[in-house]
Amino acid sequence: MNDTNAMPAIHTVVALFTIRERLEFLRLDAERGRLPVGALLPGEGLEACARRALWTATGIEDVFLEQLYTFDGEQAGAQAIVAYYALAPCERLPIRRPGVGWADPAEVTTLLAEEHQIIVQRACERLAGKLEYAPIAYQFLAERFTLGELQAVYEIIGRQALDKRNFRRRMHASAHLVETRDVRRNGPHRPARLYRLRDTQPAVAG
Amino acid sequence: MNDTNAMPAIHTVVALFTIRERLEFLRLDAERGRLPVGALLPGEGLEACARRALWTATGIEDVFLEQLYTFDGEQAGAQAIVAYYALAPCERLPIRRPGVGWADPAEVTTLLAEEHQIIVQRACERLAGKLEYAPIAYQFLAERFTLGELQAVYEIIGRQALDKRNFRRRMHASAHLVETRDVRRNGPHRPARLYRLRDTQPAVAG
DNA sequence: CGCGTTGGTGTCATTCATACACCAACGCTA
DNA sequence: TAGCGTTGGTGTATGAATGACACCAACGCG
Repeated sequence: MNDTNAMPAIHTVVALFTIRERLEFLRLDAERGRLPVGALLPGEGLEACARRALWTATGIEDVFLEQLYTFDGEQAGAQAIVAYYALAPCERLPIRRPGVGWADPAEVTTLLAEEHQIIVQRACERLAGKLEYAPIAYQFLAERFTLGELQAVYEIIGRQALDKRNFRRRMHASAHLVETRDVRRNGPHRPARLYRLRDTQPAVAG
Repeated sequence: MNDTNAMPAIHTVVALFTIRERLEFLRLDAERGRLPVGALLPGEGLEACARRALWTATGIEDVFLEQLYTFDGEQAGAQAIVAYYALAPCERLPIRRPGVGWADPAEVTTLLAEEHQIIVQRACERLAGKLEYAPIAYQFLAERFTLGELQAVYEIIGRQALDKRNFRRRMHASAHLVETRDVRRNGPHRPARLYRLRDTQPAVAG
């Protein structure tokens, strides 16, 4: 089992997050519950491997993907495990495969194999931290979105309610937003103005 | 050359920084200039490998070490390269080996092999960013230090002069500092009070 | 047409960040 | 031994950012 020659050298793991009412992560039901894992192929890039792992397990592609941390791989039968987290709006996640579903990060200890728990936990921390200074919240939204939707993302990831007026002031000051001319009629209430993310690439993603 | 069996699967690279007047990183002179690199041994942990790489090249041990990023390894003849950055006060760095020296991060493009440049650059960015919210500045200082020394670290890493009084207010408010009863007489001027870092482990280092 | 629901707006108080100048304690040297 | 040069150490006043807070608008539905 620990034969060094037969051991695939490097694995990638992907924790995919989305927001549907609450923050959820993608989980493979097999056995105890696992995240999508891929073994690095010769000549393959690490990020490509992670995307392939996600695609193979779920059919999902073209998500926001960022490296999280690289772990020792001993107990997983690899030499190293490069963990990624991925973000996507739930509309773009057409999961129609058996054994693939969503789970609550708060219940990670009961729903996930032990080696993968730390990945989801650290990803949540990173998410909450990065929310303040990087435009990651938009990754959970469609191309055009309302300020109400955006605020919901902030509240869910940051785990606290926010004041509506202060939030809007912050967002308008942040210069990431572009107001469109359209509104969305959603329910039995006043239509909401639609915004989109300013397309300038926001610095580095490392 | 790209024989998959003979290729060491994983390398670690370490960018060691210290402050002597200016911020400097440790560089091996061989060829174009390189950072210390190690090949992961079977059963060895990643961080252990990085420490071993640093020790082998320089004889330095027991430094602050933190993972930076994991790169594709193709062009370096590996499958992946796990980069670390290390911090230490210069007094603890007894380098007495040929071909090991210090260099200015600003001149990285002329002093370092191309694949390693990005590591030093990203480490500098991370350092400057983390300075604000994590107690990393202390890693450049001895166990006991003066506020003048601490401010110098902040100014060098943050690349801007700071107001003395505002800085001291910030530091005292940060609750990382413990005032000792001792002072240090250094030059032809008033002795400086010595401080040390409060020993509570400050959250996670990921 | 009235109700329920979400969208949208401004002000005031507090906190935080910034700018700024002087005396203290020592070593050195004349 | 007196003066100078050097770094250590302290408080205040002003502007900026943040946090708390309440009401009307526009729509769908019954």
